[in-house]
Amino acid sequence: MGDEPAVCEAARALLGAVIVGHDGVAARITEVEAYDGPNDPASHAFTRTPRSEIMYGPAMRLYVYRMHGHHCANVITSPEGQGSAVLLRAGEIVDGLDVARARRGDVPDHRLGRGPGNLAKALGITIADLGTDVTTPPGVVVRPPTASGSQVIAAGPRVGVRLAADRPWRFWVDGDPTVSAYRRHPGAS
DNA sequence: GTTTAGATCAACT
DNA sequence: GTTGATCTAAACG
Repeated sequence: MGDEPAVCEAARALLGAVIVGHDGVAARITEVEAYDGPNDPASHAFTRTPRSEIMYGPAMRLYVYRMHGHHCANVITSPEGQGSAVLLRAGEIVDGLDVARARRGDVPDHRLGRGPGNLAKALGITIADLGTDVTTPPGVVVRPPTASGSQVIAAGPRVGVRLAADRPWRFWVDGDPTVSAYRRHPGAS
């Protein structure tokens, strides 16, 4: 190794962490994707806009964006000025199951937090959480992995991106039922 | 289990 | 006007 951006390490470090959302809902993170700011054509931070400006701020804050009518949650992982972030793609709901189900509807457990939009919805994360510091309450909090190390981490191409679709910067807990199936962007070459 | 198509909203050029 | 880090349902194997 050696030519892998630091954001990939940060992404792997987030696997197995527990994110605490609103109203007692918590999820163990099982799938993430790394976005390396200005060095990554697929990143929103590749072109600096008012929207992505938050990613150039301090680390361990939330970057929430809305697209296609859904919310997606990211954690800034790089120091100020770098613009790197990790997208939370999927998680296993470990607390507040009833609340999560009320928000997502009557679906199987493994589907409650499968996919970025679904995970954010289950946790109750919205634009209002943009910029939240996840290391301190109140609001959304991310708790580092407890005593893991036994989980097998797999890597592969990212889902749904058109540019740089071949970069293996998607990481997930191997064998976990909450991880979504790979899906290529319709227009990716 | 997989693949395909369509919906749908905000932000960017 | 076009794009996009999506989702769901329907069709298929």
